[in-house]
Amino acid sequence: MAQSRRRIPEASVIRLPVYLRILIEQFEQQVDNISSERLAELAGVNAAKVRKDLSYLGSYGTRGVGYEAEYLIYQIRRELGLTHDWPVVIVGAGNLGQALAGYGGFSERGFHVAGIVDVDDNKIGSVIAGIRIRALDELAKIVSGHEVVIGVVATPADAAQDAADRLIAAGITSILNFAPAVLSVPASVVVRKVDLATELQVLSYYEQRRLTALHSVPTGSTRGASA
Amino acid sequence: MAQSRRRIPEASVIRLPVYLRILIEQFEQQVDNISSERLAELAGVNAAKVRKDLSYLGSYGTRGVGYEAEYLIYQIRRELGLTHDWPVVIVGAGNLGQALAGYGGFSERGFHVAGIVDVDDNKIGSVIAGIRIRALDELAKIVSGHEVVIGVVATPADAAQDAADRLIAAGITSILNFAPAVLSVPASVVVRKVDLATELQVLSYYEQRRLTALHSVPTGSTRGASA
DNA sequence: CGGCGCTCGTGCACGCTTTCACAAAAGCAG
DNA sequence: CTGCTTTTGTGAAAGCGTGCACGAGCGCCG
Repeated sequence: MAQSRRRIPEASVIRLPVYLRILIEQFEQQVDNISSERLAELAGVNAAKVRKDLSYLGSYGTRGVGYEAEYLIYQIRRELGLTHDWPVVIVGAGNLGQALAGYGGFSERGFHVAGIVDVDDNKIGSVIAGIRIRALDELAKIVSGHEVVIGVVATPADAAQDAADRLIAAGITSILNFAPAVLSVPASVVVRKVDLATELQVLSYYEQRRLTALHSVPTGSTRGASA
Repeated sequence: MAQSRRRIPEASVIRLPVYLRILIEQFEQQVDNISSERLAELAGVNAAKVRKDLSYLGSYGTRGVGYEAEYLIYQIRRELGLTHDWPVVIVGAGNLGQALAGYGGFSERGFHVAGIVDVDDNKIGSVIAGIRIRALDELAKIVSGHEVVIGVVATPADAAQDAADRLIAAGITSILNFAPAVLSVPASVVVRKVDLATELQVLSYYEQRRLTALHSVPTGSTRGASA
């Protein structure tokens, strides 16, 4: 029997949201039961990996049958802490911050924007997707008022560390960083970084390699169909 | 001596842009020479890792001294294929697509938006950050006209596969996918996925764990200062 | 010009991740 | 109830990535 309260390897944690989304989609299409094989196909991964990932949650499949979508959805939600909505606060109401504030994908998947702040007086007061941009000073008030624990840094690189410091001072314990800067934070704070330009630079590397392909590489063995 | 034209492990490729950014920053601050130790500190990683990563490029450091910033910048740029600008085309001019089109970070780091397309007639014709939103049908024209090889999918999930198909049909060989959907593409096409909600869900998992911390975990050994 | 101190480059061991392969279990048919 | 099919759950092996530890090379100082 699998462990039900163990620490799940990070690699698996990252895939759980993918499975979750697929399961929800399938369930909405009246698919009640799904095999690891099928789920793997939809997620673009190996079936054994799916089974191992799911086994960290517990033993929720039925041999010879597969996984009951609805039940599995519940279990993944529970494990990911998605049984309730999480408020998030966004620092930086530039291009990206505003897009994030208005991004429908958040609310659909368990998050809502409790507030967005910026330093720019010209922006403060404007309303984005129904949310008023507030002053940076109001950060602490927003965080404590809504019991926010997740902060999003969407500032330019040179303001990112300051934004992070303020978030942490306000009580935030998880940060999603979109600024192209390495944040230095206490060990108790979890940071995840998303760097848009870095992603393009990685693609650039593979394109570059493709050009310099006077080498071994058969054709495109670099990566297959992917996540 | 290190290999100079080998395949670089993906994990290293992902860190190179980070080093690059830091090196540029340092060089602009008149730092001509930098040790792996210092670079590691700024990048939030282990010094041995930095040296190993850089060794894939070749043997460009000087023992007892460190790395010459300017030269290393050039070498990383060369390896990543950033010696010239790459045009990219964006599919989807919603919230996110528009933010990406206007995002300064791209142009600063070797990319420019050759075009942005959408299906919505109401959006077509509008100008975002100096770029006119064009019809989806014009995709092929944009791609061939500017010799674009990198495409960005910024559509809703249900339109993502179609967007990818069209990009590939137009000749795109690398895709950056922001839609919460798994794209199925030929093996020769490289896809990278950025899923904003997934990132938050991962943070949610660690927050959830924190609450359920009646367990082993001392305090916050989950992750230290991070990327 | 020899010795010393510093930092790179990398072999090696360890730990995490992926994948394979198969026994165990469930359903179904007769 | 027995045997057959299907699919899970998981040991074990293989593959990667990380970090330590140290030899090798470089510069500097006397």
